[in-house]
Amino acid sequence: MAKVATAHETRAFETDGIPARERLLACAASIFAKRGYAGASMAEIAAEADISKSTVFHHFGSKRALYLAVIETAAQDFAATLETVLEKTGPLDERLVDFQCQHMGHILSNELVTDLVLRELQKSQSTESVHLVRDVLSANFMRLVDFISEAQSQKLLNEALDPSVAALTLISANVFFFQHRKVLKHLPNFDYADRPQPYAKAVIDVIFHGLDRDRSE
Amino acid sequence: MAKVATAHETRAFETDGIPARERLLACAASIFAKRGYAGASMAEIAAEADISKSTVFHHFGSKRALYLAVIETAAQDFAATLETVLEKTGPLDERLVDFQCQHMGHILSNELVTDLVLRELQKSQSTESVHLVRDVLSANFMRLVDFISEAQSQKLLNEALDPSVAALTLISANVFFFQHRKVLKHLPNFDYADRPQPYAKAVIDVIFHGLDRDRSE
DNA sequence: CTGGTTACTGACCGATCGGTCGGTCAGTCC
DNA sequence: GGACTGACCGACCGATCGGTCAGTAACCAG
Repeated sequence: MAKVATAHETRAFETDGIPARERLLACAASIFAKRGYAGASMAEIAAEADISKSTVFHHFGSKRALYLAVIETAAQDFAATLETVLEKTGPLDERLVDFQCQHMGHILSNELVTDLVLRELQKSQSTESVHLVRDVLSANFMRLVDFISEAQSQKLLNEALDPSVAALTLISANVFFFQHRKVLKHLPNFDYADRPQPYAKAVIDVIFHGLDRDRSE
Repeated sequence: MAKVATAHETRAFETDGIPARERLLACAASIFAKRGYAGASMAEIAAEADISKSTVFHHFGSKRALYLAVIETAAQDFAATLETVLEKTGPLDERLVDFQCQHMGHILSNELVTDLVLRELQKSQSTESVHLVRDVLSANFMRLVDFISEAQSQKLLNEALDPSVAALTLISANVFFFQHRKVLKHLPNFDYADRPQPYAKAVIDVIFHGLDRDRSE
């Protein structure tokens, strides 16, 4: 039905106003995120983008190349969305809550990209694509560590604790919640499955105040 | 070279003394864990188990059935290895450290099984295989929550904090370390990439004592 | 008008996929 | 010995995989 006389007429429509190449990248990202690299087929990606399989190979020479392009833009998106998270002022505990909540919000509102990035990070082999993602991640990680250790040297945070461990613990909590959010809904005694922001705040409560009984205020 | 005259002679050897079906399950688990469901091929699994592809289909009717069998045994193994982690006595902070270190130890010494279980949990669709794994997980999760909230009611832990959030934060830290242990090695300023047990202990330091400055003892 | 470039296509390729089939061989029970 | 069973195999199947290629329609430069 959308099929028109000539090839170019179809493109003239620029389905949904989006040029084919962009549409292709977006569809590929979605399908790679859903099915993984091996599970995604070029035919399905082409169909989703309403484009012929040959055209996919015209724009990106191979499946691998398409995947790399997808990962690259995903890593950039991921970096961009996280860019703003740490740029805040205010009381320290509020800033920690802010960071955790915003971080949670960002990965949730970019779940496709986050899925791709995490999937890539979990690979054991050190391929080109892993390097792309790793650099983005380590940059963001270092900024969080810097933030914490600076707060420590200003005597605002417990100096006895390793800042990198604290940073990783914060990130772990959010990432774990994100990765298993579907399963968490079926956990008994867990009230936060549908409330990511309160969960992020509760995590800060735990990590900031500590489990030790003396801190119950 | 291991090829012998008749089919049965080959089996009489029971390569490495392990019956074919078990060997098959083990090889399938390894390959599914490495390559994912779509990425694993029946031919490769058969070759790894030193068995013909037809024989794989003789024992398990389909790729999906083989995968389900693998997931089922993996979930059982996972449950079994975690069974002992919480059965300890002693001072509370020691028990927390104990739990975290043993939990870390168990997932690391069963990385194949853990990879499989985590991979399965991350799927968004709720398939039969997800249910298998989910039940195991929620049982173990509930026991950790019970432990924490019991300690709280005995005034041994900060009662103001949600026990399920605390439990998830502990688990998240270990799982995240496990999933990204390869990448963590390349993080600057992170000394724990090759030292999982000290990391687990450091996480307890953070979560037990809290980031708040007043707790620096 | 012409020649080159770019976007795009359907027809096609060899390889590999999951899965089937017919049959061999050894052990078991009667 | 004969009927039956279950483990096992090679050969083969249709479908799908990633990828190629010749060609066409539109655009732009001269």
